[in-house]
Amino acid sequence: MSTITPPRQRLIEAAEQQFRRFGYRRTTVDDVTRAAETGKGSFYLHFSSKEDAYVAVVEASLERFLAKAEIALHGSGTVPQRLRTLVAVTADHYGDDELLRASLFGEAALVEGAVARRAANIQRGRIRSLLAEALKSGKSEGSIRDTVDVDNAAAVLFEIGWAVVRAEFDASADLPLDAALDTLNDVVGLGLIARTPPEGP
Amino acid sequence: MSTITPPRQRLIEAAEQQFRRFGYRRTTVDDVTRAAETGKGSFYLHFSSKEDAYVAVVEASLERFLAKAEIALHGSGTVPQRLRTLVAVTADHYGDDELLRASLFGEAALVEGAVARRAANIQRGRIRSLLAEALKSGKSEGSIRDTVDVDNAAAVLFEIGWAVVRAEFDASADLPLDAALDTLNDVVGLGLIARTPPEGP
DNA sequence: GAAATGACTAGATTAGGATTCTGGTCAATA
DNA sequence: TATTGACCAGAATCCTAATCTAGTCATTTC
Repeated sequence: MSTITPPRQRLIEAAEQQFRRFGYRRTTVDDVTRAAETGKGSFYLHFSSKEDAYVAVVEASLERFLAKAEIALHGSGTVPQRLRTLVAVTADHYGDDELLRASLFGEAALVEGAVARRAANIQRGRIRSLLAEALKSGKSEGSIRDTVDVDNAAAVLFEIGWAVVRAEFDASADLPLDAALDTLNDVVGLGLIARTPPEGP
Repeated sequence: MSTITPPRQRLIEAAEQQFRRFGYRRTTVDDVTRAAETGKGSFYLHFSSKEDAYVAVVEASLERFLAKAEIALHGSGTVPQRLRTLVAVTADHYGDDELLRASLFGEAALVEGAVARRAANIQRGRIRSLLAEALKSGKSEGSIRDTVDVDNAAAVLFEIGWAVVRAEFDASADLPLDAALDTLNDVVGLGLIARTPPEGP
């Protein structure tokens, strides 16, 4: 760890490295400061607590996912196709990002209790906002039915996506992601779209 | 506990009473046999193990729920309305039945580990079968689209319903059941139904 | 002879006390 | 003024003796 890098940056990088490797409880503040080559007191110049440091790492990690999710939601294709892509991107990203997955899907070995709930709430809130924005755009464009309540639909879509991705991670659910996405695309996508009068016979 | 009742019945009733009160781990076989006014060895004449006794109680409890679920699925109204009623009945019943809820929604204080997973698998399997039957009937009647894959749709509908009910039990999800049901009805229900040619202009 | 019983035991779990650890603080140092 | 690391209250862990419990089966009862 180069000490040319500013202390705060070093601490954030060290914190991410340690939390990803060992999880929240097993990582000590001394671990982080040692890895950052700084004193323990300096940690508290940048973070109010160990928990706040963890949340900062979650938020930085979440931005990486959200960048991909934005691309999925603004890509080409119909709304159902884009939602389907979003779920696939989510499953893919969370399959790889153990730190995010642990809090959102309850992997207690890495994080549990109040800090896990706080991290999950942050993720849920941001993903729901993203979905709500996409639904609003869809309504403005006329590709989503006017009667759809944006906030409720965003919340429900979040729960649906969450469940499908969780089922992918849970072998006993016996629901392969591809099959789930096909059915979801079929059922939920169709339920969302606006009905335009047919153009042909 | 009347000893006119046959021992097996007494054991089942006592097992249910004890497991509901104390959960799986805290209930001992001695607790059950004492409440049933029978000897410990008699327990093993009727159940192969403590876990099998628990599963017998889960199965009996599940039948009570499934009876209600059948009524919901065979009631009046459109398919979306009936699915909506099913989710509401589920939330209601599981809200009251702590024993079933503990295994299906992960309340570790009452049951956890292999026995909890076994109980959850039984519930998932039975509910999915019920949904698949309903979807098959719907396809035969022409009220569900022919293109819907029954088993996948049943699995996805289970996951969706499970997520919505879980969100009802989890305050931090911030998704009231009524709002979720409205949106679900709107989105999923519409996605399922068969498109009949309009009869009017 | 069949059914019921409860004493027994191997392994699991718990309780309690000693020891160690750790998040956060702040006096000392650079 | 910024940084450091010793300090400490409370939390967590470890160890070991004691207790508990699921399952068995020899004995008793009907």
